[in-house]
Amino acid sequence: MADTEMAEILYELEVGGHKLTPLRLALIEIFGRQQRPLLLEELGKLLMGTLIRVHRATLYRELVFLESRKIIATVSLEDGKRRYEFADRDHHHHLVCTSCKKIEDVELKDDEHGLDKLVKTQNDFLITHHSLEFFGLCGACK
Amino acid sequence: MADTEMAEILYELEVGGHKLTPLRLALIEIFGRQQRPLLLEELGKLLMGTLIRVHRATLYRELVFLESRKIIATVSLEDGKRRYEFADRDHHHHLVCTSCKKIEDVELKDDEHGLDKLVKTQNDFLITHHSLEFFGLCGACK
DNA sequence: TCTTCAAACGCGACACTGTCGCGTTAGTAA
DNA sequence: TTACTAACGCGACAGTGTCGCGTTTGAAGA
Ligand SMILES: [Zn+2]
Ligand SMILES: [Zn+2]
Ligand SMILES: [Zn+2]
Ligand SMILES: [Zn+2]
Repeated sequence: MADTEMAEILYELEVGGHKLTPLRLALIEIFGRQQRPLLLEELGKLLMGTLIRVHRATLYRELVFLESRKIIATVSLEDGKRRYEFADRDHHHHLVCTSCKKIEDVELKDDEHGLDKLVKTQNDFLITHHSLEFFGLCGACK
Repeated sequence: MADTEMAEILYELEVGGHKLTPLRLALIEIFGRQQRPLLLEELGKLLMGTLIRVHRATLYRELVFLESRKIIATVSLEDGKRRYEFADRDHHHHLVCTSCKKIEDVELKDDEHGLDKLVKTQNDFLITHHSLEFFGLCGACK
């Protein structure tokens, strides 16, 4: 994450009258560095490295807050477990290895933007966004 | 669901040495009729209409069993709640109304099959399947 | 620096979810 | 009718996510 992005996020938080607490700063830092969806459990471990210890309820509340501010977004994969990732990014999708469970980010070519239109013509439905995840075997597991 | 499909499913179960219990028959019937992903909660309500009452653990075990037999499949949407739908169907996707939460099935044109190939050329990853869900407003909520 | 205020926090309680072991029931075939 | 075992009910359990409430603390102003 570029410093300008970080500064922008912090500025918007201050304008909104929100505090820059250690937990909040650490989470933004973590999400900015880890460019992949993280489980709550993984977040906990990454927080350990920062010496920050928070109650379960506090972490949940912070994630709800960060999502409401569009700083992070939730990702749903096949296992039904909720994951979170940095939202200040280009539109992208995920490759999930069904063997080692590794998750990679992937950006498709411009062709994909035909997706939403492909549906609108068939149904009386106004598409706002979509979720597209690929499953298979990664290079190491293939 | 056509009668031949039902007969086929029941035959394979018998061959596998599995019993045709009231719960099992009712669930197959329900999934065959409701062509959309169902929450566990919704399944419970639909079962009420059949006068069948089962313990929580039994229902979970039956869903695991039906999924292992490829009779049903799980669907992951944005809210992270697990849903189940009939698996003996053509490849399709979903339209989820973010307002009234209604879920419709949708089959895209042949164009979509370029999706998996679009990724394989960029990454050292062998795609086996994908999950594609659209979100927006349905006709009634638009 | 000191005061003030609300955002954020810790804590405990709670309902819900999903799983497991074990003794019992019931579908199926002999 | 008998026998076998898949399926079941039940209770217990750990894990998950939420809530209320009293306390702490970041940030701004005196
Ligand atoms: Zn896309
Ligand atoms: Zn792998
Ligand atoms: Zn598809
Ligand atoms: Zn709607």
